[in-house]
Amino acid sequence: MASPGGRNSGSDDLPDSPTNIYPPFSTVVSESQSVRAKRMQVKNACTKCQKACKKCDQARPCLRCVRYGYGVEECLNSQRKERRMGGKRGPYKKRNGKGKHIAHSDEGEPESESSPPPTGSPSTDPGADLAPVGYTPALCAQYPFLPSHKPGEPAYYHQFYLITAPSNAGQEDEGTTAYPPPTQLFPATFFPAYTPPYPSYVVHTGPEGQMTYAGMPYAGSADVHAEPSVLDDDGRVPSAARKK
DNA sequence: GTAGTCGGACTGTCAAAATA
DNA sequence: ATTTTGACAGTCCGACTACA
Repeated sequence: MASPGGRNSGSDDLPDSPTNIYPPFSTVVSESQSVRAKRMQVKNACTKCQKACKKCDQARPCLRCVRYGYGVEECLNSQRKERRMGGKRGPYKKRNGKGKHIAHSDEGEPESESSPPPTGSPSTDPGADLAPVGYTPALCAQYPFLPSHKPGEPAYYHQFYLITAPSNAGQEDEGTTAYPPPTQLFPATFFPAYTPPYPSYVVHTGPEGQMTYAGMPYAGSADVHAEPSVLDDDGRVPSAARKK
């Protein structure tokens, strides 16, 4: 069955490919377990992604827009409606007698599980298998400096992580499932909670001197750090660095 | 092979309701 | 005052179609 939140189905957005840096995070975390990871959503998708009902990200231009060659001026935040107020809601379910509310019917999760979301603990983190690799200038602009950042020094981010697939990766899971290649790059936006504990890394140009972003070569600096020479006034990637 | 469309499952937000 | 609930607004998965 097509498990919701499962892997990309090819044709559309950022499909499986050697350059796919946008795989469903849930695939990695959950398919080996039988618990599906929660889907992460951006607060505000850009108008393009919203219209296409496709995954967006915080960056402007977002990954998808970058891929399609849209600029900052086209990758705009969508307008959010004002929430209705004052509506009556009817009586709520009573709690079970004592002060404690009825446990969230979440498959009888142990209580210790109740604080995983933000600021995750390194013990269960996917980051155990992660080696920070680098980031792309397009995305770094949205992140604040790391706490350890000192003024005057270049700011290093780790926007992408090298992740090792589970040991059964590459093998079939039920006969038809082909796992992604054993090693993939994951945008750090998938692991916001795990950013702090890890050291900042910077990726240098490879032998080819080329770094790719969303399947496209990045014309910016491959020695990625937040320097004005890489980003424009708005902290964005200069249009010259973007593919047209 | 790539891009566009779309139904609907899923998620995050937050005010009303309930409780301490 | 604080906590909990649940409706709402929104995102985006996954299937499909169209086109080059």
